[in-house]
Amino acid sequence: MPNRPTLKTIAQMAGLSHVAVSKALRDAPDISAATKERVKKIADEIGYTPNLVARNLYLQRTSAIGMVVPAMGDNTAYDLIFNEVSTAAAEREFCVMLGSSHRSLELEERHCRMMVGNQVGALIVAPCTSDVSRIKAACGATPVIFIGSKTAPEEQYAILCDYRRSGALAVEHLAGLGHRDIVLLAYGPENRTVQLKVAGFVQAMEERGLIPRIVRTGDAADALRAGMEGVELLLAEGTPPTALWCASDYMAVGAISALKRHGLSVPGDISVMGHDDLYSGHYPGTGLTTLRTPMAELGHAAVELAIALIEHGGEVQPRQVFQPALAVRDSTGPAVRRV
Amino acid sequence: MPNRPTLKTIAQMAGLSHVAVSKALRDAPDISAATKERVKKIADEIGYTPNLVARNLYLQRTSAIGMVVPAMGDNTAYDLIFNEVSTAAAEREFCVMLGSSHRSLELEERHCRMMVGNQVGALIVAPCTSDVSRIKAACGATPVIFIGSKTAPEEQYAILCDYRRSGALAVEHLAGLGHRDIVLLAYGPENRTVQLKVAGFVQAMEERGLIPRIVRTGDAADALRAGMEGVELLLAEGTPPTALWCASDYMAVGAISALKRHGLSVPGDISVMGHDDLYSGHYPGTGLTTLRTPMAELGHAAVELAIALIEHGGEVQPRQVFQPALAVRDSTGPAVRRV
DNA sequence: TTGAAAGCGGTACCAA
DNA sequence: TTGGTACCGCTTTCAA
Repeated sequence: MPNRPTLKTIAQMAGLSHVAVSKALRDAPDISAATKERVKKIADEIGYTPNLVARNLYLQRTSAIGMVVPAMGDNTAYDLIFNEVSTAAAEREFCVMLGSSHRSLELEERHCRMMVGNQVGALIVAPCTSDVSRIKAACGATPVIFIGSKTAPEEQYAILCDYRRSGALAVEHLAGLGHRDIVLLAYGPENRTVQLKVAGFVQAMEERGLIPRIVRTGDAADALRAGMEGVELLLAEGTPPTALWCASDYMAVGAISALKRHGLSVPGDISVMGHDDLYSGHYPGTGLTTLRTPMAELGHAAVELAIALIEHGGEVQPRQVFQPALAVRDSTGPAVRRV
Repeated sequence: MPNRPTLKTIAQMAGLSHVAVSKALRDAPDISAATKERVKKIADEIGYTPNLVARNLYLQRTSAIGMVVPAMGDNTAYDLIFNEVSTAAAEREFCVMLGSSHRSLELEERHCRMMVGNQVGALIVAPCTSDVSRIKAACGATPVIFIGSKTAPEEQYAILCDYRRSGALAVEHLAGLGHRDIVLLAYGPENRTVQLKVAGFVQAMEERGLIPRIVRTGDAADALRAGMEGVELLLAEGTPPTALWCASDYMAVGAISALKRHGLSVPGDISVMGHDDLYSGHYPGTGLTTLRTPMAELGHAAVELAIALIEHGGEVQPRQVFQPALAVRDSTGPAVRRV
C-alpha cells in the first residue's frame, strides 16, 4: 500500500495534535473556525482521505457488504442484480465485495470466508446448490441474505420471486389466446424455481380444466440445448402442442430455433413463452413473450435488508417476495385450430 | 456488525494473554504444543475468525483490490473480465470490491473514492470516458490500472487489446475468402478502439491494393440499431459490399438482422464479421465469425499487475497488450461474383 | 479551545 | 515458554 497521509501527517504540518485535526476535519463544535480553515486547507493540499478501515475498527462498524454469485453474465441475471446492488449500496456509502464462484462449492465457501474475515457486515449470496450449510458455517455470525433460484423459502433472510405465480401468469396469457394444449418445457428437477413453476402451471391448467403436459430434458447448465431437445422430443412424439412455455428465456431461444429448423413458424404454428426477460431487446426479431422478474428491485431490496441488518440488527423484515410480470411480445399469438 | 469473538475472548477463556493466543493460532515456535492445542480447540468451538482488517491495519497491508466498470452485462464484456478477476484475486487471498457506475461520472468517481477510503491496494478501472483526470484525482496515491475501450495507451498502468491487429485479421480473413469490396461498419468516432480498428483496417486494405470503405452510424450506446442503420444506408446507396466487418458483435447482429429483412442471405450474399466474441454459442444459428478478445487473460493480467503493485511497488511491467484471435464460424464465406 | 489517554483487534519486539 | 508494551489510524471521553 502506498504511504497515504494520515491525521498525524497533518498534525505535524499544522503544529497540532492528531486529535485536534480529526475534530477539525469533522467540524467539531469545539475547534476554532481559524484552525478548521487551516487544517482543511492542508488536508486538501496533501490529498488526505480518512482511513475508513481504522475508523470502522474503532467504531465497531463496517462500510462493506459482500455478494457471492455462481457467475457473472453467462446467461444468469446476476449482472443485472449486481448493477442495482452496487448503486443502492453506494447511495448508503457502502462498498460491495463481489465474488464469483464459477459454480464451485469450494470457491463459494472461500469467498464467504474471506469476506467475513474482511469484516463485511452482511452477505448476499446466490448459492450454487440448495444445500447452504457450508455457506452458513463459513459465515458464522455474519448474516446471510439468500437470493436466486436455489434458495429455500425457509432461509432466515431471503429475497425471492414468486415462481408459482409465473405458472399462473403463463397459463393465463396462453389460455387467453385460446390455447388449450400447452406444454411446459423444463430442465432437470433439482432446481427449486422449476418445481414452483411446475406447481403453478399444473394448478392453473387444472383450474381451467386443461391437461398440463410437462416435458423435462437436459439441465440448466445448457438450457439452449435443453430447449432444442425438448422440441425434438415433442415433434418426434407427433403430438406438438399449440403453445410452449419454457422455464427460461434461453431455453425458449433454443426451442424457437429448433421449431424453425423444422419449418414451423412462431407464433404462427406454435406460440412460445420464456421466463426471466434477460434478453429483452438484445436480439432483433426475437421479440420473446416472457415473464419479467424484477432484478433491479430484487437487488435493491437485498441491499436494504443487508444495511438494515447491519444497522438495527434484529428488527427487520427478513423476507421479501417479488412478483413476475407478463411481457407480451411477438412469440405468442392466437391458437390455431388443427384439423 | 455482529459481536464476533476476538483474541481477547479466547484469551479469557484459556486464561492466557491475547498475545499468547495470537501466537498459538499462528503456530509460533515459542508456544508449547499443549497450549496450542488448547487454544485452537477453543477457537474452533467458538468459531473464531481473525479480523483481517485489524491485522492489515497493523501490518500496513491490504487484502482488497477495487474494480470500477461502467456496467456489468448489458452487452459489455466486463462480466467476463470480472469472473476471472474474482478467481485470480481469490487465489492470492484478495477480495475484490466492485462498483458499477451506470456510465455516470459522478458515480464512477464516488466508487473510486469510497474504495480508496476503504484501503484497496490498487484499482482496476474501465473508465466511462477517455478523460480520466477525475478518476486519478479521486484515487490519489492508490495506483490505478486502466482497462477497456476508453483507455489511452499512455496511461501509466494499463491492460490493452491490440485493435489495430483486429483490423488486420479481419481483412486477412475476408480477403482470403476472395472479398475485395469490404466495408467497415463503425459507430461514433470518440471511441479509441474504433479509431484503432479503422486504422488497422485501412492499412490492411491498402496493403492489398483494396479500397477501404468505412460507414459510421449511430453510437456505442445502441450498437444494435447502429448495425441496422448501417446496412440500410449501404443498401439505399445501392452499392452493397460483398463483406461487412462490424466494430462489435452486437452491431453485427443488428446488421445481419437488417440484411435478412431485405432478403439477403448471410453469408450467401454478404459475409459479416463482428468483434469481441461476446455471444459465442449464446444464440443458435447466429454462428458469428468474429474476433475474440481474450477477456479472461485480460482480467488475470490486471489482477497480477494490481498485486505486483501492492507487493513490490515500483518494479512491475506497467502495461500489457493482448492480441485478438480470429474465430471463424458461419457468417462468412467465399465472395460471390456479382454480374 | 485544545490535547492526553484509552481503546478497536490485531502483530512485533523484548523482557521476564 | 510466556506476556507486557507499543503501535497501526482513528474517535470518544475527559481533563487542562
